[in-house]
Amino acid sequence: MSEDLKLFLESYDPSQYERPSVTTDVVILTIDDEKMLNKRKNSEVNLQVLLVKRKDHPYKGQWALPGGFIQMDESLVVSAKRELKEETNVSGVHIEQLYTWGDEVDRDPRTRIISVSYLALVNKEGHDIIASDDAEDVKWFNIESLSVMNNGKSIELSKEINADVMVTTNIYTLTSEDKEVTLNYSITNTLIRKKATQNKETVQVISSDPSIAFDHGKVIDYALERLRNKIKYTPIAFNLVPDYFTLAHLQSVYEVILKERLIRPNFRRKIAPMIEETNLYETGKQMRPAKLFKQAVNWDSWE
Amino acid sequence: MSEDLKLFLESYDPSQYERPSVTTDVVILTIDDEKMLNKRKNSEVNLQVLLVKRKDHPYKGQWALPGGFIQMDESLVVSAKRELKEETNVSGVHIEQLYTWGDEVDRDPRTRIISVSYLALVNKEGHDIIASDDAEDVKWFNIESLSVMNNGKSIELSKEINADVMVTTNIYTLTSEDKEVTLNYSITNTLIRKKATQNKETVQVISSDPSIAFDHGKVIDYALERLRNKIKYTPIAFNLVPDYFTLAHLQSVYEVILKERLIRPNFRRKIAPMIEETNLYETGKQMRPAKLFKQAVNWDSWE
DNA sequence: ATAATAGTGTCTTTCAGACAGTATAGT
DNA sequence: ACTATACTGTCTGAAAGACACTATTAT
Repeated sequence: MSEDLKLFLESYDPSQYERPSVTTDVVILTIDDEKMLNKRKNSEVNLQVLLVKRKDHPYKGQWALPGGFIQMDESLVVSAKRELKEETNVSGVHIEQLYTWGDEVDRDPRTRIISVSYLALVNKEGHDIIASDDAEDVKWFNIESLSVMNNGKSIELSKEINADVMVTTNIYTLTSEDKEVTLNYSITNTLIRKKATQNKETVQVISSDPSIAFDHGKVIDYALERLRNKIKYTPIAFNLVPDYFTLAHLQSVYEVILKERLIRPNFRRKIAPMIEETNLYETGKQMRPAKLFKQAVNWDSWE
Repeated sequence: MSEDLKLFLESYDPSQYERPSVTTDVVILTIDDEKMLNKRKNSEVNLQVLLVKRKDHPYKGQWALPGGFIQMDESLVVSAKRELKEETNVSGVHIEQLYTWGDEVDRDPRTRIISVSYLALVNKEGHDIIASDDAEDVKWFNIESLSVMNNGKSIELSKEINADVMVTTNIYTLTSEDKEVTLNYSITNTLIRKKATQNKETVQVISSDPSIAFDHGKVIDYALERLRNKIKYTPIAFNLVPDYFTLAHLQSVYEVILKERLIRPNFRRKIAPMIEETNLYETGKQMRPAKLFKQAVNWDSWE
């Protein structure tokens, strides 16, 4: 290191500049397999998100994503994992960076806060959730959503300058497993395309009390969008099921995420290169027993 | 607002916590149409990135992406645009968030810095680059890269626990337009897949002097990867060409980004829904004149 | 036998890849 | 006429969509 640089570093004082705070927030999703007592029917599955009830201001008493301020000596992803573990007791899960929220300067009433969001996926079995001392409660919420689209209007801003506008409103109802809490909100995404440039504006409207804290409705909306995209061309969904699973179960996971029914033979054909047969079978149902599969270890059909 | 909350906000002092600094960095790419004097051949195109030569520590004299510290009252994307304008004089371009770098705590020698990176695409004509007072110089660099892959090895970590490992090394040579500066470095991406979880580790190795500052080689590598993906299913490439363009030119843009030759009839078929015919023609070449096209204004074939 | 779901075979349609052909400027 | 590129038509084969059929369990 040169003398010059050494001198510079010694005289560098970061506290002379005003800095924003940085948090990590985790959208942690799972699939709930409604334990059906009925032996004559397969169980239905629900997509769920884990929220914590805030004990302190701001948004005291509201439900929020697990997350918090990063520490100076920890990496971003470690911070996300730590907050998740501290606030909900969940650890050892798939986690990936989603998006960094910082275009609204006043998204937090305390100070300027930039939030790096993460997507985590877990197999619900084997993860007991426990609220930390900081939180009043922690619950899994069933995600129900309805999309209303106003498809691709082309509007003329002026002569020779046109814009395409696509407005999508996603209406969410999050209901806690025990049915005690219901959160309602809607997210309106406005996509504006002028020539090749696309801009997106997202608005969150809260419509129940208690509801979702901060702009976390937006973050969940974004996470679901990402999951819907990635599930189509990566084996990410295997994080949501046990090590051994039936194809019917895996298919229902795809269906609840994609919000559409799939045709079985086609699904099996598409998923085939990602899975491996075992010689185990599901039992206890009054129907033909389903073979159990596991994820294949190979790179075929990966991105 | 409740009295309670008001009290909380009044007593909240952000300076009691130590905070990292936040910067925005912009990978700005363009296509250079080598002005060929030859009337009997079409010109070749190059993919270029804009770098600034640092006047100050750290990495003084090295080449870096335009970027800098965000201000407390400006949004992230506005910060990225401001830095781009200030340091290079480029403005009014397509810009989108890429990734937030903060897993290495010591990626900047001054203090803990988290960097939100953006991808910008411009049509080179109509953007004159000017170095700011803060920078010693600013130049467009031709991007040449070579990929070496070590394909999908499966390794056994222990009984019943396997991992797939895929190592890709991208060797970069960035040469300034005037051929005066050459930067060499390589980026090694190691993808590790255990069950459904994929982790990525990226290592940057510098191999020339001067070379690229900070971890900006990684950021450029990531940006090119993103561009290669997005160009396949969005009209993002239209940001790189003039309003009116020939299909041969557009095809060569795709080819230089994807690093492969495309078969013309197939390219035209795929691009057809995104473009609109005009009744203009290219002139001055000793060959059949090419029709000029423009981007279509509709949402077909968009994501 | 019946109910319910597991699993397979195959026809059709759509789309991507490859190549061969025709068209047209300037010299 | 020649060169270089623009543009079009069409064959082929792979992949996606749709549906009909057979298989297997507990009661």
